[in-house]
Amino acid sequence: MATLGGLERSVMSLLWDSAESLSANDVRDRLGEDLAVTTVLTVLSRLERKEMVRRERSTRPHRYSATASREEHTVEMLNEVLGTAGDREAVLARFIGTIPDSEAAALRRLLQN
Amino acid sequence: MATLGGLERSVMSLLWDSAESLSANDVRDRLGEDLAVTTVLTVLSRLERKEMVRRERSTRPHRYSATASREEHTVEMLNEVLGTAGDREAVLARFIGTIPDSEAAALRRLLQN
DNA sequence: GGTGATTTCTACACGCTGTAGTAATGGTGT
DNA sequence: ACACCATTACTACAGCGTGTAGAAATCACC
Repeated sequence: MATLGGLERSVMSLLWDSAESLSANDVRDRLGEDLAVTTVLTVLSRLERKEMVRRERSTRPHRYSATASREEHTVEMLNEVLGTAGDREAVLARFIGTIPDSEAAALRRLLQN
Repeated sequence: MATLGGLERSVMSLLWDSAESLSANDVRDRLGEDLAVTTVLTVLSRLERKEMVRRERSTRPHRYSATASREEHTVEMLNEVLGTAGDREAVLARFIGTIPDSEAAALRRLLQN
């Protein structure tokens, strides 16, 4: 469901990498590009609508943070893709053939619960 | 990279499910909706540009087929998502926690090469 | 209560997708 | 060779999502 544009992705990246929540100005400052704050605010609002970002409205300025960690979000995406799969096991079988050995080994360990 | 619209996805689904290649008219007939052939042709051309569809130009009518199976395509998507991941192993670790036991078991078997 | 920072609202361009009409092209029968 | 019909290519446009930002409203503080 959540297909992000380039700027949206950049903003999410910042939020994911930042320990604390950020204000719109923080975000603008950390983006390399030279954007108007209103632009950043628009993007943050859209991300909030997509439920990728949570906003503290009680403070002034508002502070924004990601609703899920980058890893959680990535897993959601993986499951979304798998959901379109048809034969899930066939897909997983092929998939493990495409990942590096080190990761396959890690998976093996993890599944050896 | 390949984000498909609704109609595009429907067409891909047909091509994936069909053993042989299909003409534009075949596709139109198999889609439930009542579309103009030119619409279907436009969509097929766009899918060709996205390299999701191969076209036999030597025959009349042209015949279309998917360049990759649905499973191959799904695996590509999975890898694309994983590519944005940051810590891939962390993602995989979480991921296997989210899939049904039966699939985890299948994975375990597959990794026990 | 005025002022500066912050947020909201409104706007617009651009690219992608769904949709199809019109123009061009190609094979086939006579 | 020509005409006709099926097929394909080209062109068009509306609607939506995204990037971008100005103008208007709001808020906190002196």
